[in-house]
Amino acid sequence: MAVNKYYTITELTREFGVSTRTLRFYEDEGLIHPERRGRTRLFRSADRRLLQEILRGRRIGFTIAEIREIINVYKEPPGELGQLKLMMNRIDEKRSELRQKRKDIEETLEELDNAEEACLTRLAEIGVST
Amino acid sequence: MAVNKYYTITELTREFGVSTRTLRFYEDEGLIHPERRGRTRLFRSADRRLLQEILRGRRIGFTIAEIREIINVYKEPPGELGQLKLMMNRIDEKRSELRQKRKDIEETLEELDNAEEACLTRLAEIGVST
DNA sequence: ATTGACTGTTACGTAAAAGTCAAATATTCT
DNA sequence: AGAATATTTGACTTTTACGTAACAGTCAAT
Repeated sequence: MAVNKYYTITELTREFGVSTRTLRFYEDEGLIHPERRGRTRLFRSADRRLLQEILRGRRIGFTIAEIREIINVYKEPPGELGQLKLMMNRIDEKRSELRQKRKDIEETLEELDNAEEACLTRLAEIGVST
Repeated sequence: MAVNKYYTITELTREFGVSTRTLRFYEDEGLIHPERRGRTRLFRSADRRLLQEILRGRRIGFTIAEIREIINVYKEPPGELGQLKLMMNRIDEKRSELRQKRKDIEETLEELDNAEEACLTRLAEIGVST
């Protein structure tokens, strides 16, 4: 079965457009934990999916620390009540933050539309005189 | 008329929760151009609005260079045809980038919802035994 | 005239997230 | 086995976006 397929580090760097340094850095930071054959890293598809999430967080603009936090949130929620409430608070914070960002993005998209229209108008003006 | 109201630098820092260092830095970087009375900076409401846009760009995760570029796009579109096409291309690029980011955000929001549900479930489990 | 709040400039410092380079191993291909 | 290729670790460097310190000028109020 192809279930046990490994990805080498360079396969992943090529697929996602990141450097090997980046992947090693993420491992140092405790974001990913690829297996080893000797010293060589072997990535499973679970690692691959995790990397996808990390890079999504990166694109959004989260710091490593924030990404780590979100990853932990995905894992099992803690059994202790206080921890659980803390976690739910953090989830709430992240959610507000993301909603604000989404709003910012939508406003900026509108402004880009306006800017494009202005360009088209100007283009028409020039086009006429060409 | 209150039309000519000035904002001092600290008024703006308080309103937007940024430091004076940040505003001076943005001026150094050519993002804003407050007037001067002697050496003292005087901000008009146009500067204030511009600052709002800058901070929105910052929240989205744009670099200073990108923010500067977007600001320039908002200004008058250039008269020269080549420039105009370049600008429209950049607008298109930014738009794709922002749409990707919005998608990333929406996916992450969904995952946060899942994580919260898991927390609630766990909370119920604990609550029962409390 | 002095105090205190605000402002200015200049210059150095810093944290995050990799990039870059070197030297040593490991793996793959023939 | 031996050459060619890929990978690892470690150290040093870079870039961005300010923070921070040091020191001086401005202005209103006491």
